[in-house]
Amino acid sequence: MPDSNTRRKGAATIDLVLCAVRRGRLHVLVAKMGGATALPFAWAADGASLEVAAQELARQYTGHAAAWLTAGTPTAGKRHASSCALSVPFIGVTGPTTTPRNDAAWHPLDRLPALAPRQKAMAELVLDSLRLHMDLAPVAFRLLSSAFTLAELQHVYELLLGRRLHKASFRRALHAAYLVAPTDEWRSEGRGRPAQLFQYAPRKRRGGHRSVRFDLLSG
Amino acid sequence: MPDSNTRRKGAATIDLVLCAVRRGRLHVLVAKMGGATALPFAWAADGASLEVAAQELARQYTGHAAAWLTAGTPTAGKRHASSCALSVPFIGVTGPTTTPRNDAAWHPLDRLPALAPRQKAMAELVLDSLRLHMDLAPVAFRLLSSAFTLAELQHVYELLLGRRLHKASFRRALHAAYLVAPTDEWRSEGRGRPAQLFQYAPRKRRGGHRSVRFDLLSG
DNA sequence: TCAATAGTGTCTGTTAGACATTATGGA
DNA sequence: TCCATAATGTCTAACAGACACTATTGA
Repeated sequence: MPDSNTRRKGAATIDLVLCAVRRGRLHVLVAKMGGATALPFAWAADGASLEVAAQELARQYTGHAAAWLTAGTPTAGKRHASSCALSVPFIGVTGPTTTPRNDAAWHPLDRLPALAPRQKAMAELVLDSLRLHMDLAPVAFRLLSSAFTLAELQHVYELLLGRRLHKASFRRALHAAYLVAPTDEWRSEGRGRPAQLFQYAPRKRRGGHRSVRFDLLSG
Repeated sequence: MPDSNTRRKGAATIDLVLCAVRRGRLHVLVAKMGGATALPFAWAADGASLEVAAQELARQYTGHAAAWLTAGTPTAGKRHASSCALSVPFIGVTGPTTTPRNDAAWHPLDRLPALAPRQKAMAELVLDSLRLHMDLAPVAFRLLSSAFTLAELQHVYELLLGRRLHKASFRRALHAAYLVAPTDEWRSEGRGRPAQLFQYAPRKRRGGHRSVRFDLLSG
């Protein structure tokens, strides 16, 4: 992990907003730096791809690469007052089983520990960006196993979007987007009717692909 | 302008996609570098804001700062094969009267000269990003004088979005978004009924601001 | 049987897009 | 007058959201 002893490898830093669904809530990985808390970050190595570096950062903290990861727009200003570096935010998602190393922990998104104002703003910005592009990126599917119920999928969407969705409308939108395909398997989860399992199977559609619209409200 | 003789000021470059409306078409400023053509770029000075640097770049090329400008998401990889730099794309708009210096020229968006593949991809990406966020950023108004007709506004929207909009729907969306206010002036443009002049006057609205939706089609 | 969850059918208010109509200038 | 453009009203198909209903399991 980069600290004050680490040799400066480049002039840009990577800040990582790594998310995971744990116990039905969206969590963000936060590192403990001495007494303070901060988002995981790293100096970008000269010549290396930023995304590769961000994945390496995720691997250092959780032992696994992120299941999905993308860069955001660099915010104005530098990460630390002492540095002259440009900071590129990355947002990623990872499975709930990834246990972070000692100096980091998962925190519920709505109860994040104190972060530097710039980091907090950056995290919110990159999360908003994710939510705006959820209809284009298959993020939710990376947080589920290859076969999942539609209720599970909707739950992940709700956590990532930060709001409730409407069941019938969600399924209609899914159908219209040709994103999932039913399998012939069913899963019984305690009481209630068993749920059919689906797979992520985006199909190209004549006349242009149709993105999932989520103007949907509380259901 | 940065060239091989310029002292390296930082480890990041800025690439500028500067747009202007000229003769009813969207143009992009392209620089001539020796025999080749390329997007204007600059090394980011250590410690300086990227946006300030991008505006300085626009001023160097056109004599004026961009009327609107924002950063995009850095693409993977470097700008030049020989450099190890990270490249941050900027997209901006400027007025049609800005004449570029000798080693640069406006080119219609649909007839851009040959660019390096990475630059071409970056330009398309940042333009797509602009189009996705047009409903949030008041870009179009920066390309018009303070008083404008709704036909002019619609035309700018169409050029920036790259598609035709529907007149009645456009005006309905504008009204719903509370973005413009009518003045008591009218402009007669040759033949036909004079058009009322409007001003950009975004009003906060109880219950959350409503963004302009443009699912509108050919009109 | 009841409870709980999955899945689906139907209705309605909203609205994007199309179309028609009126208004108002210049030629 | 005719034509061109501005501005507005109306209609319709599509659809988001709401609601209700059926289906299928376990307790």
